[in-house]
Order: sequence, then C-alpha cells, then structure tokens
Amino acid sequence: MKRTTIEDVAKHANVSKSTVSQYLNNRFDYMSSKTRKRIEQSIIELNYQPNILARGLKQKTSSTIGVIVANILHVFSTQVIRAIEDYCNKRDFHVIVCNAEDDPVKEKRYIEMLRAKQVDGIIVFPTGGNVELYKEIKKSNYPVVFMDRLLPEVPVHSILLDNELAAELAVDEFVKNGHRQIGLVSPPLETKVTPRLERLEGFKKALEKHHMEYNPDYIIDGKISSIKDKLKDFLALPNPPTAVLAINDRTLLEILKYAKENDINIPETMALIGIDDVSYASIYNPTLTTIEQPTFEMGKKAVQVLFELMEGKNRKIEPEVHRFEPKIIVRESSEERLMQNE
Amino acid sequence: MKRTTIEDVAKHANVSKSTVSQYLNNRFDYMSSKTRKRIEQSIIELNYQPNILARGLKQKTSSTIGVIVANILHVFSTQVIRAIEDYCNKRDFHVIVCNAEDDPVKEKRYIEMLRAKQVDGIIVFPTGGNVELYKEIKKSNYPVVFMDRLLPEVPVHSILLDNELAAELAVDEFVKNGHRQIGLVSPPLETKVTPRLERLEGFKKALEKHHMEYNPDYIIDGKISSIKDKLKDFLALPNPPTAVLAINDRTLLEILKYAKENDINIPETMALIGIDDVSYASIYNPTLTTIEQPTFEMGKKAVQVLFELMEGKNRKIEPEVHRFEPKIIVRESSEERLMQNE
DNA sequence: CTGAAAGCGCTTACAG
DNA sequence: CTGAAAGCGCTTACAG
Repeated sequence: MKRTTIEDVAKHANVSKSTVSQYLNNRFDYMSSKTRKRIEQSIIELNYQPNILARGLKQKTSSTIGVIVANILHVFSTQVIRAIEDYCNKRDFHVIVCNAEDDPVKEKRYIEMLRAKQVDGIIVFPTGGNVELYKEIKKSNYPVVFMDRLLPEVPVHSILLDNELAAELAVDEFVKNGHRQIGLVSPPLETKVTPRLERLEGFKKALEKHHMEYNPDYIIDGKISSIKDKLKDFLALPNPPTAVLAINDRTLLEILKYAKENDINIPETMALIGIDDVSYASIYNPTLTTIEQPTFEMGKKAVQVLFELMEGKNRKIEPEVHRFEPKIIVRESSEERLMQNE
Repeated sequence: MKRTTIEDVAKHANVSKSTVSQYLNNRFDYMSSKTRKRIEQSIIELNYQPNILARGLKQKTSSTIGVIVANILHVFSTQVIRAIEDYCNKRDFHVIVCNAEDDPVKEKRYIEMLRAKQVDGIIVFPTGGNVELYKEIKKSNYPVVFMDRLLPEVPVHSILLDNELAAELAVDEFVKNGHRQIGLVSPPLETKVTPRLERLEGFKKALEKHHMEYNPDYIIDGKISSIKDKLKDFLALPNPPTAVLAINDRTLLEILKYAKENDINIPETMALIGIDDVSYASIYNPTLTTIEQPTFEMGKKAVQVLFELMEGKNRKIEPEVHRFEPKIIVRESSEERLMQNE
C-alpha cells in the first residue's frame, strides 16, 4: 500500500509539486483560484495526507515534544501529562511519554532517543542522576523544562509546588488543633528529591515558628515497604506523636494500612494530614485532611514555558523557578484533640 | 546550533557517507577493522547521533506507535500505557500518547495526526464514533489493535476483559452470602461501550443461573453526577437491593460517597462489590471486595499483537478477541448477610 | 502566477 | 572493502 504523496497530487491536479506545497502551507497570495480549486479537489479525491516526517526533515522540527516522568503510575504525573496533552493538541503537537521509573540510566536513554527523534523540546521530572547530560543540553540551548524537581547544579526553568508552604499549612492546622508532638513520614530522604527535602525543611521551619522543638525521633523515612514497621516503633515511643504528616500519597496509604491493621483511631490517637489529594479523601472514615497541588495548572505552565523556549522567546531570560501554591482541604482526620472532652 | 550529521562523521573519519551508514547499521561484513575503528572514534569525538526522522523517511518507519486512550485519568489506562511503554522501550520504540476523552472528533483528529506522523501502528480504546474510518484503516492493512472495547462492525484484534465473568463472579459471591436482591450501578448504558454492556449481560446471565429474576428497578445507569440521586430512589424502593455491584471504579466512588453522606452501613444495609481494583480497597472501612483486571498483562498483550501485525506476521489471521480473566478479591464489603445474628 | 532544482539527513542497490 | 548516485517526501529560494 503506497501512500499517496505530494507528487501524486501534483500530477492529478496538473501542477508542480511546488504549487501543491504552496497550497498546503496556505501561501495563496499568488495562486489563481482555479489551480487552488483543482488542488483542493485532488487532495480530497486522493485522500492525501502530507507526511509530517518529511516536512520535519526539511523544516527541522517534528511538532512533537517529549515528557519524561519519574513514574507514570503517580496520579500527579498522570494529571500533568493530561494538561500537557491538552495544550499540545490545540497546537497540533504530539507528546511522546516516557516513564523513567526514577532510573538515571533509563532517563539518559530516553533523552537520547528523544533527541534522535528530533523532538522540539522536553519536559522532565529529573532523577538527579544526569547532571552532566543536562549541563550539555542547557549549553546547546535545547528547550527543556524541569517538573517537580530541581537540579541545583543546572539552572533550568522549573515548575514546582511551594513545598515548604505545603508542610507549613499542615503544621499550622495541627497546632491550631492542639497538637504539640508532630511527626512526619516520608519515602527515603537521602535520595535528595526536591519535594521531600523542601517539605521537610518547611516542616522544620513551621515548628520553629510555633516555638516547638524538632525531634528526629518523630521523623520516619525509608522504603515504602518498611514504613509500617517504623510506624510501630514510632508509636511505641514514651511520648509518641499525636499527629502525623504524610509527605505524599504513597506514605499516606501505608499509614492508613497500619492504622487499619492495628486499630489506631484517627484522629483520636493520631491525627493525620496528607500532601497530595487522593480520590478517597472525602469518603474515608474519617474523611482525610489533604494538601492539594494545582496539578493541571502546573502541567499547563510547564508546556507554556516550553513553547516559549521553543519559539525562542525567553532564551535570554535567567531560568526561573515557577512556584505554585498548595491548598489545604480541612476534613476530619486532623480534627481537634480531645474532642470527646469538650 | 547545527547538529552533526552523517556527513560530518564521514569527513572526520575520511570515508564516505555510505560507509558510515554501513557502520551505523552494523553491516560489518566487508569493513576493515581500521575504518571501523576510525568511524567509531569519530562518532564519539563528534558526539554524533543519527537523525531517526531522516532514517524513517527512507525506511518508511518511524519506530513509534500511537496509543489513543479514552481517558488518561483512568487508572486502567495508566497501567495499560505503562505496560506498553515498557515493552516499546525494550525495542527502541517510542509511544505517542493521545487522550481522546471519549470524543469521536478528537479521536479522528488523533488518528489522522498519528498517521501523518507515520507511526507504525496504533492501539486504541475506540469511542465507537468512527466506524467508517476504522473500516478504511483496516482495508489499508494498517496495524491497529483495539483495547477494552469492540466495534462489532469492524473486526480487529482486540484485547478485552472477560466482562461477563467479572459480573458473574460478583453475583456468585453475593448469592453465596445470602443475597437475593442484587443491584447494579453503571455509567450511561446507552453509550454502547463494550465493558458496560457485557458486564450487564453477565449480570443478567448470572442471575438466571441462580434462578433469580432480573429486576430493571435494581439497575442504575446515568451520568456520574446523577448517581447519588438515583441511589436514593433505589434504596427507597419497597424492597430495595441488599447488595450492589459497582460496574467500575468511578461508580464505586459515588456509591461510597452516598453511603458516607447518608450513613448507610456496608455491608449490613447494603453489601458492595466493585469492578476495578482501587488503591484504597484494603484500607477502607470496611475493606472492599473488588474484581481485579490483569491490566499489565492486557497492555502487554496489546503491544505484542500490534508488533506481530507490524512485522506482518498475523495479517492473514482472522482478527481475534483476546480475553483476560478477572479475579475476585474477597474482602469485607461483601460479607454474609445478617452476620450479627450468627 | 507557476515550475525546476536543490536540499533536509539518511539508506541502499550497484559499480569498481 | 568502499564510494557515487539515486531516492524517501517534503519545502524553499529563485527564475521566468
């Protein structure tokens, strides 16, 4: 099945390839309406569709961008992808989605594949393992936007949550409700992933603001599979935390599993707030207080900035970190202590 | 920033473009190890990366496939995408992800864009609105695989859950636990989407198997936003259902919202099973009995079949419907009736 | 107003 | 064992 090409159309319409090309690119300035009609007709009759690859080869563009997410199974990634997709669709761009699984080797491969495929720009959740590569890319002026994470060594336009504020909102709410011993549960902190570090930092600052001491015993971090064990130790402390901040949806789920298995009362024994909105927040018993990220806005901003870079608009501008405000949705899991005594 | 091309490498290594191309395509049969080393060296020094678009133009392949999902926010879609991604990555293929939002117009645009971009094959969750288009595609022998949904008018290799079995498993479990009035909650049934129709069909057959009558009053279907209202009518029936099957994760969530807002006891007042595994199934109070789909296997099968089509292996074979078995995970929400009397 | 020619960066018979 | 030439399907000055 040979596909019909511009040449077929040209023959059919009795004009040259050039003229058909002019037509395709809407350069009607010097085209008689007769030829124009003939070409139009031929295209319909032959069901012609231009080969975008060939056009791209000549024009050095692929009308495609790449998105490399850390983990496509995270709801956050999905929502960001959707926002990017929407935006690109309106501009007749395509998006190639890559799932690096937080593996720098995969990340590198993807970047090379994407560039070999001449994508016009890349939005990436950087793993942190390819600093040199990103430095090169930046030097070559290739359009890149970072999502969710920073690489301190490589200043690039980045889209981030105001992570410190996210933690602060949670601590404020806990303090308001009478808590003085507040814990935090996180995936491994030594991986140096921006959101975790910044949320921890915001947590510390918020404690300070409320004149409370930071107690390392109240911090859990480790692989998801180890969290339940660590929670046990945590609650066996002589003076266990009465409130806990789950740094993301995955840790929140582990905490809830532990609570379920061990009949921990929420919020009586342990109040709870989770960063990331989860689908079940408003149906859980108790309903869950969460800190929401404006995921769609963040995704949209990322493509907007990328398109500006691709159009050469903001190349000169010093790369910025675009921060987005989280919002607390107060529900039952963070309710006031000792409610029953009121 | 001009990218380095095969010509640059050729000059640098003092050979012709042809020879470099031979090298790139691993045709070493007639190449002296000297030239081979020289080329190798030049490629490294110049940091050369072949332009895959140009290669594709010549070879008439793009090493890319397209995936058009009905809604990227569904967990099912995400997991399928991930499986496809994994598989493609191993074969140095890329995947362009498109989100049709169940809109036939968008779907059509995406298909045309993808073909214009010369993708080698497409996996699609068809909306049902582009029968003519798919007929044409099929006639042209272009590799396509349907996911999750069938188009009766267009036989194409399709990957589906055994939807009737999914409903049957749920009904069996309810019946085993003493229920005789079983309801079903679904998004709009008039949209003729395969999973809904087949699940309803399986539901009816299972009732029959157990010598129970099918009662249309026990069926809710409608827009997600209307489900809570309809549940109210439903439970106000003189003889309301004592057990309800949620046909997917979205309807399950609505049922749980309604139950929460109206203090409906699960499973005492209303037992519950949901098709689709949800993240919170094992932490909800009560834990939720669900019917799981083997999403990763299904995604993997879809790419495998697509690759076979692209390699021309199974073009002749009559298109098959590949069915996958769901699995019931029994938890608390479907527990036996009148437990408290035991 | 329209066409011939060159070129985008590759690959592939074919000649030598 | 290696190179010159043609061609993939477009676009774009440029000539007429």
